Amino acid sequence: MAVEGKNPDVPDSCFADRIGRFLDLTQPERVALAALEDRPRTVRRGTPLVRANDRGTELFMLRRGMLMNFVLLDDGSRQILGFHFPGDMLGWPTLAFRSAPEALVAVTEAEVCSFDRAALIELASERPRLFAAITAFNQMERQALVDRLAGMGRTSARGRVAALLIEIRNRMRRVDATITNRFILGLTQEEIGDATGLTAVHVNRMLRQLEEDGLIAREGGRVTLIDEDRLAHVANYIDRNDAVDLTWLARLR
Amino acid sequence: MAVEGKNPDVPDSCFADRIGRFLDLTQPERVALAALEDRPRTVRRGTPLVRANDRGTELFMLRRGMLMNFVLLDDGSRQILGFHFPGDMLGWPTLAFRSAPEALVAVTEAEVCSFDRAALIELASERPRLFAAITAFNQMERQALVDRLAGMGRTSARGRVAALLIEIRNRMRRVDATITNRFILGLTQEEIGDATGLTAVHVNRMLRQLEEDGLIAREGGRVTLIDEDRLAHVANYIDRNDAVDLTWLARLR
DNA sequence: CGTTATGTTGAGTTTATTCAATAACCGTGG
DNA sequence: CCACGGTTATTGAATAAACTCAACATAACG
Repeated sequence: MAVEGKNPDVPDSCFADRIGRFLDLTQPERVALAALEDRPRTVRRGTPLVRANDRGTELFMLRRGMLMNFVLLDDGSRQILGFHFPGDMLGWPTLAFRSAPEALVAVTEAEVCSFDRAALIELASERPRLFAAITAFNQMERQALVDRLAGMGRTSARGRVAALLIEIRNRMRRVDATITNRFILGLTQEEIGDATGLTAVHVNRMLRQLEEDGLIAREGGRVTLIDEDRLAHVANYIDRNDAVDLTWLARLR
Repeated sequence: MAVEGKNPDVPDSCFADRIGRFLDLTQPERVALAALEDRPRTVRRGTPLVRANDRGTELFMLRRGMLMNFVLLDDGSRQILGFHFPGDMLGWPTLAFRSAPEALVAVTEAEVCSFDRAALIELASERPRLFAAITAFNQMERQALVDRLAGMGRTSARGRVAALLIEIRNRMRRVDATITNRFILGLTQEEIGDATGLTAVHVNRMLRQLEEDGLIAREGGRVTLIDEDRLAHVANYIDRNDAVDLTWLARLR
């Protein structure tokens, strides 16, 4: 559902907007989703929503800003698992684990809504088609992890940094269609390193190299993707969004 | 449910056995699961169940043997995402993607049952609690991916190989409780490399080094974990199974 | 019994890291 | 507004990790 087509009688939901691009939602489904997005809360950069080993049973709906999740290893090093944007539903591990295996932190100022896992399970009973769609959405997030894993194992440092830039730009553009090839990354080089499995120093060299090769430009915190084709090529980047198909769910009630 | 406690009136299901360790299933739930495990099929080592870009809409229940899933990159390199054992439900990407983003292949002779995604969605409507449990199970598989990603990004080659050995032993032991610290790995060094993001040559050196350090022993295709504590330490290994908690689902109908 | 896949080993190279020093940036308080 | 302290970015030199290439050994298999 395009924003301009929204029905003012139906409560607002970032997640519904997102899912609505792939599947027409019924009004009751939209209402059910909106119920997960009441009591929004604004958090500052750096605010932890979930700490590793937390006992909470909450999930989160991100409405504005950027979050990241990561795990910390015994030696103190951090692996960032991904960055998250409006319309993402987070905190899924709480369905299976007693305590949080991952941390969840705001990378920029952000607006989030939280709800208990019990509410999600209730939704599974009452709106099975919607829950099936959510499950499908989970597969997309899983696939992002898979692609990151493949990049980590089988791609050069330069390629991994390039892939991160493209991925973040694409995610940002899905929220704000006015973004073209220039955007504010909003990450330190150390964060890029923790996401790509590199040291901050090497990230710096790779960014510089991408710049020297004319693939990107940087001014301040702003990044410009100059040669997207070549960038996507060195990154081994695949946009899985094009391959998404939820139409088969439409036939269900 | 321990194997010896099975009710002969209830149809057999590997997945039910697995989930039953965390949550008591009702008889109708077991019946519903068993329906996903009819028409079993035996496949030989190397048999592809899903090829990348396949249009199929099937999921699979693994009943015997070992499978692996992987992605292929443009340059021909392969990233193995994980190895799978009896009781695993596979092929989830078909819920979201038009064509398969990953391949699924038998690593050993294996017995699998396939069912259409439509059957899964039907189960979501009729057995919402069961579907919630399946969703929780999905989080476990996701966490395995996450831990592999973290290992790839932040652990030494030696640690990644060690982690793979421990993980596979643990998975095998969950199926066959008689396995202690000695098991048949059943993987070539190239496969280990594709799973850990290393070359086969380097895998060989790392195995040798683990052996020289007295952490493992090898004879033929058989691996013995000699010093599990130290091995787990170099691997940065965390057994997430201990942290699983599905008891909160028990309160539901 | 030959053929092919897999495993082993060495030498040299590439890639990424560590350590260290300096520069630019940012927010805060004066 | 500016000074200041801490974070972030940049760069060089030395080191360590992993890869490539190549040769050979061993095991698996029809």
